[in-house]
Amino acid sequence: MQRIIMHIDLDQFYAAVEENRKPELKDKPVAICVYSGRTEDSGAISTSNYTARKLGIRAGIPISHAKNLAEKSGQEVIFLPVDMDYYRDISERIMEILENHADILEQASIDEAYLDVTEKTKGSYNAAENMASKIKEEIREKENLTCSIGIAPNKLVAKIASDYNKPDGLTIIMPDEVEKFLSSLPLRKLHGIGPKTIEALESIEISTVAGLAECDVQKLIPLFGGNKARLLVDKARGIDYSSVEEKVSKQISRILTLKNDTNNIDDLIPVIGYLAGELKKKLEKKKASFKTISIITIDTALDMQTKGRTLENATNSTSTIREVSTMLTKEILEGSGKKFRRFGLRVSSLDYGTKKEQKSLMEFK
DNA sequence: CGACGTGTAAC
DNA sequence: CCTTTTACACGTCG
Repeated sequence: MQRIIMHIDLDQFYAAVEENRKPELKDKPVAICVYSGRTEDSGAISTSNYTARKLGIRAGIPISHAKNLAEKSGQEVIFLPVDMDYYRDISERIMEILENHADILEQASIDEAYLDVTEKTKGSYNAAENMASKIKEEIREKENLTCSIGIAPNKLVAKIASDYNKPDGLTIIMPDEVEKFLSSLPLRKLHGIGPKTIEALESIEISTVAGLAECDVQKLIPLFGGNKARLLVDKARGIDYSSVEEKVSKQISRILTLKNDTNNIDDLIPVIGYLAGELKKKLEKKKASFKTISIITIDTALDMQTKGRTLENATNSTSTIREVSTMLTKEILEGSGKKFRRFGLRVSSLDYGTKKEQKSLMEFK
């Protein structure tokens, strides 16, 4: 059965939201920053609007670097701190809109979603196009935001299509157009192919999507292993059988940059206390408990290390998070003695079967 | 196989 | 000199 999949991406989401909140920002370069709090301007740019991108101020670069670029341009650039709670509220309202149009909705991130619309469009690309226009209209009316939409026979191609024309774009790739559409793209545009994979492919003279599509899987197995090798060639051919599914989170983590580098457990105890509280809040919101708890450390050389422990039974107790992570932290400190720059906690092996629900399930039986 | 740690990637 | 959060694949160990 041929599916019709839609991928929707909100345009420069955080920056657009801030422009709505402060209309005087319109037409000015705006950069949304994650300040780490170590020094005045330490941290990175999370999102910027198109005006700022023209100056080279884009996601991922250090805030200090962005300020230099702003200085050089002679323009007034607006730097704002992220306000995740606010963005999340707006995201939730938009996802509700999408939910009403889709057979199945898969939220891929705060500003992205996949919709399986096969049933609602009765398999018609024309109907899907109309639906996309309706969705754009509704998001513009209710939230004053634009989005870019891709429509294609699978998630892989839909995602590339939504990126093809932005902002406020709509790109439809019919099944018989997939091959041609992909062949013109650089490898980097394929979801899941990052710098390391590109480097490995270039080592065997593959540098285009077309080249990868023609490649014999056997040739890739020594580099990537059978599983990933097959996946890579499928990707280049526009083949993707993965289904759109409502995602439930499998882990919850929180990590932060320390005010000062440290290898002293006494400095970390209050940090553990804070992070444990943060995780507890998220667990409550999702009504989940956990069986595994890990600490995540990033040392001064920016090398990451994780260490975890799985409990006998699922729990949601903050004190357990604190106690176990304190033990794990001591263990890592004894092992290396390296100073940490960043520190985080993660809970996984999540269990959504709360006592209440179990009881009602019993009664149902 | 479950548990654990690392690497890669996307946002 | 550099954010945060999540996911998944893979190797390894017992």
